[in-house]
This record gives sequence, structure tokens and C-alpha cells, in this order.
Amino acid sequence: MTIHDPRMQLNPKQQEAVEHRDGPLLILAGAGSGKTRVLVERIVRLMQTGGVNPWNIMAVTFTNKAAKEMKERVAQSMGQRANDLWMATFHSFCLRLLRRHAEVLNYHTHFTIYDDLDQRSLIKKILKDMQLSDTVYKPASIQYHINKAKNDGIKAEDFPSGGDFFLKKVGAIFAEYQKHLILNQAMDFGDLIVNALHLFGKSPEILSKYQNQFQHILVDEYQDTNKSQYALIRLLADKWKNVCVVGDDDQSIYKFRGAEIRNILDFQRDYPQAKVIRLEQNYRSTQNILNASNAVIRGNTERMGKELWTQNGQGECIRMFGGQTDHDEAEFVCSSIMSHREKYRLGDMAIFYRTNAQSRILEDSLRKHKIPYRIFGGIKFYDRAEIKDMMSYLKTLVNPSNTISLKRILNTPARGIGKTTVERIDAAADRESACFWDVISSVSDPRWALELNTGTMTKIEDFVKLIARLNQARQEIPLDDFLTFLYEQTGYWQMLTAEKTIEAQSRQENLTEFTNVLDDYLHENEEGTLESFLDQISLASDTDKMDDNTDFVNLMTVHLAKGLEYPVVFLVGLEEGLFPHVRSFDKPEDIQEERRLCYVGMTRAKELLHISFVNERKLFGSTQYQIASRFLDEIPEKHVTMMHDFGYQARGAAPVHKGPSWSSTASYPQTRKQSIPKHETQIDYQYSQAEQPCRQGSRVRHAVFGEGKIILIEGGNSDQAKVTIEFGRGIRKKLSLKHANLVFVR
DNA sequence: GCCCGGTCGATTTTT
DNA sequence: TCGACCGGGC
Repeated sequence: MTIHDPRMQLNPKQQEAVEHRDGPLLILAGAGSGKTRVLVERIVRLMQTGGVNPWNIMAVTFTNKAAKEMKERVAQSMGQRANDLWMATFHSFCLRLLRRHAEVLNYHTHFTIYDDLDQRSLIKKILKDMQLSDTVYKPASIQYHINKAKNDGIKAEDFPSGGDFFLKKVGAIFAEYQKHLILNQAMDFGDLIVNALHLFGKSPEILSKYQNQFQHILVDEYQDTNKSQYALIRLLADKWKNVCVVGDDDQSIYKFRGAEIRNILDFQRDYPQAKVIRLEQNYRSTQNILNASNAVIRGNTERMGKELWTQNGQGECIRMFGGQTDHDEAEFVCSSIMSHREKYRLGDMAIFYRTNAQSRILEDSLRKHKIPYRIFGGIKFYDRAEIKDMMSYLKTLVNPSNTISLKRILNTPARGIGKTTVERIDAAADRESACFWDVISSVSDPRWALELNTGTMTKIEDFVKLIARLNQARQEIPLDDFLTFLYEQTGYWQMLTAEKTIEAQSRQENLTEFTNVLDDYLHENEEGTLESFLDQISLASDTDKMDDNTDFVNLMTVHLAKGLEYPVVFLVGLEEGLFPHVRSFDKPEDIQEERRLCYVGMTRAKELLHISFVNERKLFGSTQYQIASRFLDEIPEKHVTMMHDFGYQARGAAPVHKGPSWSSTASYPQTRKQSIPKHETQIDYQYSQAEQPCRQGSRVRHAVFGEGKIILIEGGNSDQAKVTIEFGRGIRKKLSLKHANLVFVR
């Protein structure tokens, strides 16, 4: 986020946004236009001269990082008073309400938050209970449907099947899933929002209390809100209608997780009296970068319209590299990085890619050139097994009804409580409408009719005693010592020590890091309890602590790059099928989202933007022949310097191999493919009867499987060519192009 | 429990 | 191509 000198005057538009007093306000804040500053100053102003109490102001963001930054910046002006603001992420805001009013929804106040792994486990359990095959009903797919419904504010009982058998079943699973969440006294992420809505639906008194309280509501990144979040804001703002939303329709890139771009596009329809302010002056990039970015985003039809400009000067042209292979691209990036090293720190440079799979080849090159880098995304700290195990202990201590966590730790480390035992306990719990914990905490009670041998009984009793001992201990010993106590009492630490592997050692290191996380938390929150720590962790993510004071080249997906900025940016893999991704080819609105993503990537760059694409890329083990992204056609040539003249103009025409006309300071790879295969997109295969070329994304019809989409072509233009085609819901076939007799449609 | 081999799938991800 | 995951066998 751009933090330009706070002593600097606000520009007239920013000023207007800060000064607007009452009524709905939409701030269309372009990339790098100083929107955080506007939000902060607006809040400060409301408090300072507007006579609004901090507790009457609610400000919501999407990430903890954004909430924290805003809080700190308000505190710089307002000191302690900033603590009374309701400033949080959507999820922690809702959590606060739900903890306070849990009983209204038949929850107790210490309910557990399920992350998506917990959610997945519960779904699997339900599939088992309902005797549904998890190959037909893939847990991931069920999870997607459930989350989507929650994002869209659809209840299980209203789940639309449209007569579809599969979806009907999904609805039934969904209903069962919700039932089990209550049994487990747990809520998933979606529930936090949805249940807040239910709470208001159930209790008009509570609703009106908060409606009265929040005289001013501010929403950051409004283009990322989903339907449920939209409904929540709408409801809360209903009394005062002082709702100020900040966002950028051109940076809406989270449709796949429920973001509803219509929320921002339709703001004026929802609030006809709304004032709209555009922040178009950019403080981040050069005019060249902005012109190119503006040109790309102009290709979208559904947008509010915005043109970024700057006083930063023209700057350098965008450096465009067209290479032969993905390896060449990586080499281009590395040699450029090395040539920039004199002027820039490594930490000032970043590489953005569309898909995580692209990072590998880049990493190989970076390592080869001994360029230190760090990579964002991937395995998350809190998703590591050892951290999840400890979290499960802690969650179980706070809420033993939570069977998912309980089962995870029951036999971790191994205590000889096996699968059969668990199944018998499950059966008993079901039979007696009790929860798992009820059974094991009185395991010898004849009521359960458990046919367990005495050895197993003792093992279970020992486990129950362990939990009791831990619960006792957490009252008695200081929280910062409790984790270590936990590691030892459970035997977990000893288990890792006994393993004597490097992996086990690194797990121990992670556990040590986990105690540091708790220590930090306790330092920052004097009143911190185990419960509040769990909340914090459950709603935390690794990206919250992306600090930029390290001297490593930064690697991340374009999605993760949103909100960040770097002096030097490499945007790689600008090729059809990759960026825009094949999966977006079907729907114009998906292509538009890809274009926004491209725009987000480009506008991260402050001074130097590099864009690259190649002709051949290894994908899923085989070579794909690529053509330059359509987005590149949209960038006016005058903003571009070609670093390599090969391929750029090749879209739609067979590329002419001229060899590298540009080569960097570093050694350029000498090995080249002997023959350049005829371009994939140009295959007009004799067995295909259509004029349309056979290419990734093409729609085809097969006599047996029906209509589908080509997702992969292997073997190029040869008799051995194989195409992988997706026919409707996940059915994929790999067919020989020669024999499949495909008919190209559309 | 644990290891091995086969199979399947592979866009993006916060909370 | 490569990793995750599952089921079978010990």
C-alpha cells in the first residue's frame, strides 16, 4: 500500500472523500491512489471534528493485515481512542457478535471455528454416515458447493438442485453437515457471516441495537464482498445509511471464492442518493506503466470506468520478453535481476505468476544463479500437521463437543486406540444421541454397551485423564508455559525426539515457533486467554505477516500480489491458456476477470515492469506450445521495449524463429530444440473436419462422450497426438487425435 | 500401524 | 511430471 508523505496535502478528490459527512459514499479507488490514507483520515475526521464516538464507527476489511495497518494509522492520530473503534475483518467482526450472542443460535459461547481442513473432515464423516461414495461425492466438490451456498446466503433447506440428482444429494449432505456443526458446537468460516445474519434475523432487538450503534460504516475492498457480506452491511447500515465503501471494480479478482463484482457496480442502484468519488491520481507507478495498464483494462466492458494518471513522470518502457522455452524465461528473469542488483535491493523485486506450478522452474534458475528468494503461498504454517495437532488439543480443551478435533488427537501420538474402537464409540454415541466426548468420558458406563476389552478401556480412561489434567493445568500455570507443558504431557514432543529424523526435528522447530506465536500474542494482548488466542489463530493467515524488510526476491501468484507494490516487477507466463487461463475461455466474464488480474499484476510495479511469454512450456509433464496472451495485443507498442523480437507478433500466425536477438549479461542457454514444432494452435489436423484449429480450449464433439473441451494437447502435430478432453462434470478422457473423430463445434 | 505401489488430478485463496 | 491420497498387505 502506498504510504506517501502524510504531511503532503490530500488531492482534491481525496479531500472530498475525507470531508463527505453523511449519506452513502462510494470511493472508487484506483490502484495506488492512496485509499488507505483516505479511509484513515476519514475516520480520524469523523472522530475529531464530526463528534462521532469511536464505538459508533465500524470499519471492515478482508485481511487482518489491512485491519491492523488501518488501526495503527488511526492510532497515530487518535492514540488510545482508536481502540474503541470497531475495526476488524468481516470474520472477526462477526465472531465478536456471535460469541456475545451465541445462545440466540443455540450455541455456547466457546464454540469452535472450523478451518477448511476441519470442514473437509466433517464432510467426509457425513459421507460415511450417509453411506455415500466419496469418489462420486468428492469431499472437495461438496465443500465447494457448501461454501458457495454460504457465500451466496443460501440455507441448506433452500439449496437449489434444479432437479439435478447430484445437487439434490449435495443439499442433503449440506443439511446434515449443518446439523453436525451444531452437535460439534462449531462454525465454519462461512457460518461466521451467515450466522451473524441469522442472529439478526432471529433477534430484532439485537439487530436494532447494532443498527443504532454503527452510525458510520466503512468497508474496504468492497469489490471483494460476497452476497452474504453485502447483506450484512446493508442490514447494519439500514438505520443511518452512512455507509462508505471503498473499492476498485477493476481489481475484483476473487469471483471464485464468492466475490460479487455486482456489489460495487450496483452500489448506486442500491443507494440512489450515493455520492461517487473517483480517485484516479496514482502515487505509485510511472505514466508508462499506467498507460499500458489502462489500455489493458479498457478491454473490459462491465466496469465503472477509470483512467489512472500520475505526476511521477513517464518512466521507462515496459520490457517485454518473448522466449522459446519456459527455461529461457526463467533465465531472462534471473539475468535481469542480476543486472538490476546495483540499483535495487533484491527485496524491491518481485515475480508474479498466474499458477503456483510456474514457480518451480523459476526457483531452479534462481537457485542456480544463487539469487536469494522467498516464495509466498504454498504450505501454510497453521496447516502443518504438528501445528494442527496442537491446535486440536487446544480446541478440544476449550470445547470437547468438537469431535473433529477430539478424534484427531485421540490417538496422536499413538496410544493404541485404533479404528475399531473409534467406530464402536461412534456407534454408541449415535445410538444414544450423545457426543463422542460423552461416551469416552464415562467409557465404562454400561449405557454405552461398548464391547471393549479392559486394556482398551484403560487406554481411553488414561486419555480422558490426560485431558482433565491439561484442563486443570491451564487454570494453574501461566499460559506462556502451557504449550510446552502440553507438548510434554501428551508425549508429542518425545514422539518426535524418538523419530530421530530431520523431518521430526523440523516439526519440533515449528512447535517452538508456535510457542513464540503465543508469546508474541500475550505480549500484544495483556488480557489474552487461550480462547482468544485460538480465535486469533483460527482467523489468521501467513500472508498477514508479509514483511518487506528482507532482502529476498519475492515470488507469488498475481492474486497474492494484490495490495502490494514493488519497484521492479516481473509478470511471467503471459500466454493464452495460462494467462488468461484455459478455464476462463468459456465465459466472457471469466476472461474479464483474468484481464483484471493482469491489470492488478501490472499496477503493482512502481518503476520497472517486465512482461514475458514463451513458445514452449512444460505443463503436466509434456510440452505445450503457447502463443502470446491476447492481453499483450492490448498494450500500445509505444510503451514497450522488446527484449527479444521472437514471437510477440506471432499470435495467429506461425512464429518465425529468428533466434535470440537480445541476450542478457548472464550466460544464455545454448541448447535449443533442433526443430521448432509447428505451432500447436495452427494444427489443422486432417482428421478434424472443422475449419477451426484444434487448440487448448476448443470445443469438440465426440460420438460417444458428447461435447467437451480440449484441456491438453500432447504430441503436437503428429500421428501420436493425444488430446485430453473434459466432457461435462469432471469426466476426462485422453484420446488419440487421429482416431477420435472429433468434430469441432462453434 | 506402516510402508508400498497404484491411481488420479493439476487455477487462483482469505477467513 | 509430480505429488497427494488411498487401499492392500505385512
